[in-house]
Amino acid sequence: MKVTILCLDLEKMYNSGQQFTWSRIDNDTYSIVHKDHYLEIKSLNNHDFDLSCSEQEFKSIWYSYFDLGSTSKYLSIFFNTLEMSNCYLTKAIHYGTGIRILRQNSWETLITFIISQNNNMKRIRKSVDELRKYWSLSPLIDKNTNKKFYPFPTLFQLAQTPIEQLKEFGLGYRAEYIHNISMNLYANDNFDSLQNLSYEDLIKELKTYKGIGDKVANCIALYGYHHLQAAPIDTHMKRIINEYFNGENILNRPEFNGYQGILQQYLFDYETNKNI
DNA sequence: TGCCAGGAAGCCG
DNA sequence: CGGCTTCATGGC
Repeated sequence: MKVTILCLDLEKMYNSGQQFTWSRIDNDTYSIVHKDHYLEIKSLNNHDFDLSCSEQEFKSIWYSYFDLGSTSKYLSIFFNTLEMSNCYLTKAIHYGTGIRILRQNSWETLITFIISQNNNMKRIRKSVDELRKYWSLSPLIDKNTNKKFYPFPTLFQLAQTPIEQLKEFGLGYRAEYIHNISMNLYANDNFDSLQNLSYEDLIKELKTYKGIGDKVANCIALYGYHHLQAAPIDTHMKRIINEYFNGENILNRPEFNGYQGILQQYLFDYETNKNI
């Protein structure tokens, strides 16, 4: 089906570092696995897209996944910067418009961002891909495209994956973190309760687990639970803060209150891609 | 080859 | 608290 969407740039989304599960089919087309759904989405021009799903599946699954109900929010951030004087920030927002904060599966987000620590995008994708395939001996078949795809392993499945097995996916020392967190969440049956926590309580709770620090906790809060006030500070953001804002974390300014995570995403994208 | 990658834990002062 | 070291591993 064809659909018109404002503020959605697939290539930027692919490189945004908020997900490690999209695959590039060609320059304009990407495949996405979300829960037990598969989608191929092609960019036709600036705001028209061709999706492999039915209209009903678009409305029930993908509309929410791409955060399409928040288009006015992304537009208002763009227009509000027209009067801003900070050159670097203005450029970053104009450059980054087209990136949205996906509403991803929170369990998958939790695990993939533990994997992401002190790691690079290419290797993260590879590890996550191998993890998916290990637990999908019989992959699902998408009825629209006939393509095979591999859903992310469940909490139950990861809780019974030995550390030595996890290490074969290139997880290194992170294997122990993932094993212990999965076992703990499964044994205590307290994963589902995380979605009811406030942003502050969620960060506090996540950081009680060995292997989740402040940065990863904020990534999970932002990408897995859509707390838009979460603003992960990674190595790139530290460099931005030091080089362009004299050490001030500009996201803490009151005028950005409530959507620091979106700005952080724009800044990350601008800093890591502006020279390409 | 040494350094970096969307960091975090452990230790030390 | 603030700074330093170690932790696997692949890409460049």
